[in-house]
Amino acid sequence: MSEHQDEKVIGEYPYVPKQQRAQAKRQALLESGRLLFIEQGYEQTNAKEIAAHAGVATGTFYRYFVDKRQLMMSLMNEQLDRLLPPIHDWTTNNPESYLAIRLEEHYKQLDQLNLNLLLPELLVKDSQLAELFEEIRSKMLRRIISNLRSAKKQGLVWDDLNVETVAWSILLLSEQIPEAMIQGRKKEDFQHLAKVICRLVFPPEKLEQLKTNK
Amino acid sequence: MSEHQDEKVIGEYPYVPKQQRAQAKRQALLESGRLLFIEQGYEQTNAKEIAAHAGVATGTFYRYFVDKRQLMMSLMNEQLDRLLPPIHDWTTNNPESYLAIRLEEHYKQLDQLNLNLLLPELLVKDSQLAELFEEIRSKMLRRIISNLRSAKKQGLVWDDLNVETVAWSILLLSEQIPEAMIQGRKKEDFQHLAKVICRLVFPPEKLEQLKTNK
Amino acid sequence: MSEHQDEKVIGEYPYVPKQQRAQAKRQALLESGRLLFIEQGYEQTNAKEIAAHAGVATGTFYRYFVDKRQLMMSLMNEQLDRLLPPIHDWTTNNPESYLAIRLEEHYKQLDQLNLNLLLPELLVKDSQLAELFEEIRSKMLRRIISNLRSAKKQGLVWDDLNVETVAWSILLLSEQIPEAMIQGRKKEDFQHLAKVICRLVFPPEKLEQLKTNK
Amino acid sequence: MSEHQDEKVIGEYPYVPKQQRAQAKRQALLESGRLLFIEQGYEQTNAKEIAAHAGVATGTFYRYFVDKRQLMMSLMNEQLDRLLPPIHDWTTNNPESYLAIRLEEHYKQLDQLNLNLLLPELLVKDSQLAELFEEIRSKMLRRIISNLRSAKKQGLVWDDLNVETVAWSILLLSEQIPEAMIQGRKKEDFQHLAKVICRLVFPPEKLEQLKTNK
DNA sequence: CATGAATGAGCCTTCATTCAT
DNA sequence: AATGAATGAAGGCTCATTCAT
Repeated sequence: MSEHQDEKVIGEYPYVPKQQRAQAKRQALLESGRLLFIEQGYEQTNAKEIAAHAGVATGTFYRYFVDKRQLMMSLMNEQLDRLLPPIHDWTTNNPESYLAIRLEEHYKQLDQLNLNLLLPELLVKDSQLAELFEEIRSKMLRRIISNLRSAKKQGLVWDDLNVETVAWSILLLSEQIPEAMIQGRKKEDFQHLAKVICRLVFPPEKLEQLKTNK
Repeated sequence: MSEHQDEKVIGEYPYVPKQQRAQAKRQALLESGRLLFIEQGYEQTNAKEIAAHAGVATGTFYRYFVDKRQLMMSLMNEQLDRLLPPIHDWTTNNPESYLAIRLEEHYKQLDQLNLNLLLPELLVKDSQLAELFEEIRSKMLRRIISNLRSAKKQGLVWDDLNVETVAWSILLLSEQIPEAMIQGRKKEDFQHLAKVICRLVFPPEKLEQLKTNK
Repeated sequence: MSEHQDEKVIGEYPYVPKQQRAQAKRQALLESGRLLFIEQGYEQTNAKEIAAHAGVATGTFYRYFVDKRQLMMSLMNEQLDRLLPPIHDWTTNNPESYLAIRLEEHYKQLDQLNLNLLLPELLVKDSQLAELFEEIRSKMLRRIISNLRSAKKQGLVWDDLNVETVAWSILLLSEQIPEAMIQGRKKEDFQHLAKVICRLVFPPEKLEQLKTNK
Repeated sequence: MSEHQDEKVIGEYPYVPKQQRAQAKRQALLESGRLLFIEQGYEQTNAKEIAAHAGVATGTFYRYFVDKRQLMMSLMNEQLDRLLPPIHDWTTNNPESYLAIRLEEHYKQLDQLNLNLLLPELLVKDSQLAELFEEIRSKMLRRIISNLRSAKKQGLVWDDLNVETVAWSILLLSEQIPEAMIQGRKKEDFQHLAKVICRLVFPPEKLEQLKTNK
């Protein structure tokens, strides 16, 4: 996500460095911020610490970021839409394996940055972030809903499927990669989860049909 | 939950008042704390504010609570196990209606106190609370798992049911009463959710069987 | 020392009880104050503690004393002149044994109340007390000086005796009963000290003469 | 006395500045602390006041000192052994003039810093400081005692000299430079005091002998 | 009179941010 | 640009004193 996005959320940077050195410094600050936020929590981390961890002076922090919040926002902006599962157009072909792959990818992204651990704290604190996140979530939900609706029209799903509830369930199950998995991290786990989600949507025979079509 | 529970988490109160007047004051502080924590977040609320909101002086706060954290812990202690859904012994009789009723009850409890909104922030900050919560959650999960296992032995569930994954899904779906419902609050919503959970577990014909048995 | 004295230093009491019960309560507060002041220091002791130690409520403290300071002053007033050694008219008869007896008496008084341990802290804090104490000390010093002068006239003392310096030394040595003694508390210690003081004043032959006169 | 000494008493400094500017600031804080402690007493002085007096912000105080106590300890550490009189090896040569010189020096040191005025209050409050001070005092006393003993062996002192009592008296007389002198400050005063101390130890003829030997 | 809960001023301390070098 | 010392507002907490019961 570009600087343009940043501006949408957080306004102008005090200084967006062009030179390689400075860019590296900015990145170091972002990374230090991410690590310390995750380790200690957002509120428990202060600018001085972040600067020290990044190997720069306190003042330098403020050359690159307006304040701690902006650094956090920059982190989030880059990743906010990655925090939600990338589920769309999955009701065709082999939904189970498709989902399993997407969920695993998603998990790997989460695992890389771990920003999802920060989100709960931040959403309470920062209504702007909360709104933005909610917006993205809504979009995602609407996408799942429209997906389910078209599958319903095609008669692929359970007769009595309540689209909204199931869509919600899917979003929930897939965005919070069950912590159980965080320990195991086995491929099968994602397949199990994919199967669970598919069961919510497709009767066994329809699912079988979709699988063999492929 | 009794004072005894409190001790488990936070040790002795500086003063647990015996007189009615004082008890009322303590309750007012708890309630003010709850409201402000939910409204502004835990970290954004300070003892002075809570005291002012409860209509007492700052020093009075410290007569009843060691600090902000203890007030929060007192709130949580009373409610911690209510934050999790009360799901057990539901695989007999009519699971759908049973679940729907339990979920609605659970939702009403959550809605009353809204402490669940605080939990994410606090779990990051307070490892003691996090442990306690995780313990309760584990117990709940194990209960769901054993429930599923016995249903499986009786041949009531899907043949290919992965107990752990489904148990996790059930816990997740029922503990986070979908925010969507928080707006609507219709009875049907809980029935829809109950149906979704039942679908994860029972094949249609078995479910029908369980319903008519009753 | 009477209440009249108290007024000189600290003004009216909020309430001087006539009844026996109340008098006992006042005494209990004084005694608790004394004990706690000595044990923890004046500044480290608060009114609530004193009241609790005396077995009365916090508010009751303020019925009998304007504040902590007044309680302390009452203690001191009763004892201030006892904190200084009672040395006068000792240059006749057998000065050594006379002094030894007086010093021992003085030590016993100090040991009873131990208010002397408080004095250093209080003299820094309370200029009124400091003045009062200094006044008493001056009086005592002048008494010793005049005593020495008359002894000098009678040719009893060292030829080159500097009255002021010796008077000061005597006051110092006798008011601060050497801490060494506080441990041992032997009778001889006081005799040793008496001998030391006498040596400052009398040449051996004159001292011998005074002794045998008796 | 070095930083090493400080550590003995109070552990590491939060920050011992290297730059000259910062060192000057630290000195200003120490000096302000000293002045205000002496003027108002230790307990009556707070960090904000010290900072304001030194012309810095409150927060700056905490950059250089952990708290008020540490500042005080730094002051004391530098001076603790100067608070006691430097009396040793004085029983040879001309004890009177030697002592007079040493006492005058000692007085000048005391007068410069006036930390001795703080000591009584602090010894009550700070048991660590009290121990340290007592240790130094013991050492001093033992030194005086051994000095007296060797003089006794040489037959220089009064026949009936009680070493302990006299040593105590000497320490007392010399550490508390009589306040009387604080007013006058005449050279003779120190000579008078020296004479008094010598009289405690030496018979006139032996003293004369020691004087003429030189 | 006694009680002890309540008060709130004031101290200690932290830390986000500024700014002189 | 970078530095890191300095700032001072703000929160945490205590305790001398008051006052309703």
